[in-house]
Amino acid sequence: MVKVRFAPSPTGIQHIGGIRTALFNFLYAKANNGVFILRIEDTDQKRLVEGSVEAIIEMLKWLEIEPTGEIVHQSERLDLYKKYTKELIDKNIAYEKDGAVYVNVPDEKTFEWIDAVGNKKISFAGKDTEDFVILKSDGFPTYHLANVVDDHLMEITHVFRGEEWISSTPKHLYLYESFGWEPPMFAHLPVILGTDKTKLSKRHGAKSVLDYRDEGYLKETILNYMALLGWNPGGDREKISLDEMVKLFKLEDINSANPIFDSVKFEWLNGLWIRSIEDLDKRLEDFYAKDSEVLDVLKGDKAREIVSAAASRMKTLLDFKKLIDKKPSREKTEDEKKIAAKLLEVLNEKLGSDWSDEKLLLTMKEFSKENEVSFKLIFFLMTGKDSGIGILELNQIYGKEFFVKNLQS
RNA sequence: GGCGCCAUCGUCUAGUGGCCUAGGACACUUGGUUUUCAUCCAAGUAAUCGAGGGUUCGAAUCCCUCUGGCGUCACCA
Repeated sequence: MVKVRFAPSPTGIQHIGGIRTALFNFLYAKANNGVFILRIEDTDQKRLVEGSVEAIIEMLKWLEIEPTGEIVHQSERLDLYKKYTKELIDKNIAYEKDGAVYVNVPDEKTFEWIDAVGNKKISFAGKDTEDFVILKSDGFPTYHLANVVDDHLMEITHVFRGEEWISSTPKHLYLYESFGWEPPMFAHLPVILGTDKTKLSKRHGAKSVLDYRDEGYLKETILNYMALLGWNPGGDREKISLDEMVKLFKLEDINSANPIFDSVKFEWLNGLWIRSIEDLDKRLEDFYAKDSEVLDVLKGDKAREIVSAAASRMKTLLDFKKLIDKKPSREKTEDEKKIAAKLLEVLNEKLGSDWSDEKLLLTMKEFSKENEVSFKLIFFLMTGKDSGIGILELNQIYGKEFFVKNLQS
């Protein structure tokens, strides 16, 4: 049975690239009726950052790629690592020095494995792998030991991790061999690069999943974009749901080149999802849960009309607030004020109390033609904005009063 | 620098020896729909497939060399 694990270290907030590893683990597990486990690699006491475990769990929960079973904390398994360290010392594979325990890798050995990404053989000579620490002087294991011991004990079948681990895989292979254990299948995922082609980091403005969520990105967008960055389900599709990913996910379709994160396409994709999800109103309510001003609008009797008028104009949920803002974006010039007054006069004269869409549109068109005033200007005079929700839509939502107020101000 | 991985439009990618005078998407440009903006629709610009050698009747696809990019060389993961 397939059993995989996502094994982050709680040393701060992970940026969006980190979560891709979790996604691929999840996809592979689900696609193969397997199990997906979360293991916290908290073996570096100095670098622990409070709250990062909670943040990881919250991210996975929000994205709906949740692990099953108990969460394993390596810091609670110290006895285990000590026991296996002793075993290696007894076998003369490990030795103590300066209070730490090292493993010596024989020069004559060769380590090779078939990596699932690219289905290629990777091999390293033993002489290129230095002696390495497995147990630190503070009694905590290093990644190398803890990782191998836990993966074996937890019966992990496939290890999905970042490509930066390739060069330490020989160490892990040697550990498996020394213990007499069968190594799992390795799948080293290409690292995501920033626009300057170096490993994506905060320096590039790469944010955490939670940051993107707070900026109005949908979980569908994040999952969709991260999955397609380096994986291709076949065909020309750009939009794919988590369920479909699970159905189509195949190891051999993962690319081995390093992709660059393109925030412009990412934003486009978010707009695409916003336009197509069924429960946009619900998403907005959740997103603006603490913003009573926006919430009032969303609970109002015109909510449906507003949301549907705003949908095609949003790239992020944050844009919604701007779209429904009634305040003019700038002052009118004196000339504009004159035209506004005239327009209001004409509207009152022609429409009276009947501001139906048809009559309003017809009158605006006539006014535009007769006075050589562009619709762009008319839109500004009537709404106070240079762009935004259409006049006829606003007529349905706010009605006459809104326009009159703008024309008079 | 040693070791390893990678290499198709600016970016994400399709492509596994002939269907490729290289397809799709984002971005960009132009036109259409339209009450502004956006959406939507149509068209266009953009890769001599990193370079050079092979193999083959035929190569983006296979092999070699080079170049470039990235990763890694911690009592961090």
